[in-house]
Amino acid sequence: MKRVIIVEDEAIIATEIEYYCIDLGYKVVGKFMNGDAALDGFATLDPDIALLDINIKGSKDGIDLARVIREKYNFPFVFLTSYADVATLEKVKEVLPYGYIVKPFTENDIRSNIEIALFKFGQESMGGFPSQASIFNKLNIQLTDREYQLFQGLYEGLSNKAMADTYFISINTVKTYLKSLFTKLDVSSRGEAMKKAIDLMKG
Amino acid sequence: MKRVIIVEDEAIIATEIEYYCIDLGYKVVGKFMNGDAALDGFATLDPDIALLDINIKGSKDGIDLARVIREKYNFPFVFLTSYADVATLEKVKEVLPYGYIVKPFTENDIRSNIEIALFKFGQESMGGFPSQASIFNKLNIQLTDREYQLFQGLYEGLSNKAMADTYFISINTVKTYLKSLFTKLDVSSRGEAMKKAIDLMKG
DNA sequence: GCTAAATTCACCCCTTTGGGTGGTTATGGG
DNA sequence: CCCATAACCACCCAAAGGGGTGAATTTAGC
Repeated sequence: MKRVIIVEDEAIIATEIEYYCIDLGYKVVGKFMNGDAALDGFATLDPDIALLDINIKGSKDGIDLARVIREKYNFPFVFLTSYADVATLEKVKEVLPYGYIVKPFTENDIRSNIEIALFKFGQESMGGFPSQASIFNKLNIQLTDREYQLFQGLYEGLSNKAMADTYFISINTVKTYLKSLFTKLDVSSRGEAMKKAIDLMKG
Repeated sequence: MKRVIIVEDEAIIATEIEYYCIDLGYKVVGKFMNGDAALDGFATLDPDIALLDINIKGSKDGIDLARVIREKYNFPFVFLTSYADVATLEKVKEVLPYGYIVKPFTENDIRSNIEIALFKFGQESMGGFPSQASIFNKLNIQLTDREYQLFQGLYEGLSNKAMADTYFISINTVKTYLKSLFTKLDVSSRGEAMKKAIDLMKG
């Protein structure tokens, strides 16, 4: 079941969207009325998609949120919009949204926009390495930053020596943290660890 | 660019579908008017999706083709149908198609059915190991049966010893064919080979 | 200040992997 | 029959990997 976050400051609209999402079989894991709270939600709730009101209240608007999503997270976003001036539209295009839902909307608008966004995102980013939060949510495993970094390097097919050179650390540090990573993942070879990452990406 | 195979015995309709597919940005790699020829096409043309007329001429109808696709290949199919009696509809449901295009159809019908089918298939089968034909088409590399089998085992995270035990061969045979596989893939570790498989699956 | 966790790194030892060399047998096509 | 290809297997040796032990330093929370 895909997890949806809704960022919309008009309570009636947010509730309507939530109602449609649930009716369509999605799981609404968070509803936020301002951008700062939404950012915390992105970090902790591991959504599969976010629906963002462009003109959201708070120090961060929908476009700011979209930028953060693109930099730090691995899920698509769709904008909710009722109107937009030319300058805003230009900014909107810069962050490359996966769709727009124009208010007032129907349930079918929600459905098709979410489906298409997930599809486009799937096409574009199949192979996106799971985030630390995602690994925690799916496996209940908390990786340290270094463990996570080496997990990524390993997934890229890098040898221990290549990782040491790439991250400017000793090969002994690489071995140390691969050891702890393997223990956490309950595997005993890099092949098994890579497979674990692949399986995580299947959902 | 996604590769489409059309299996339809009414020439005018087949040509119309081909026209729409090309207009929508897909590549039509094969058009077949009977089921036996279509089977050959599936084996050699590496399609991303097949559009199957239910009542196709030949010893194999659309439903038979769908069964073979499900058993032997790794791509979705959408049925083309103008009418269907209850018995046929039951059989159709058994093979779990990814959509239906009802005649007469519009270009939008073609577009949305192909998009949704590819999306559903991507969701369902992300992680499907590429076929030998697919590897040949994408990398121009012809793997022998044994090389391919070991590539799959490696992708599952198996050690050389585990592969030897699983396939009832000597570990020396495993090493021999991993060596030739690595040469063909131009990699020098199992990690790199696994990554190559992952990248192949991204398309 | 103390403690726990994270990070950094070393070293030991054994196993596994991968590049190389070589040989035999079976099969299919010309 | 001949040749090319595929499959089967062995052995050598060096490099890489992985499980273990240990120590020092840094950071954050109590």
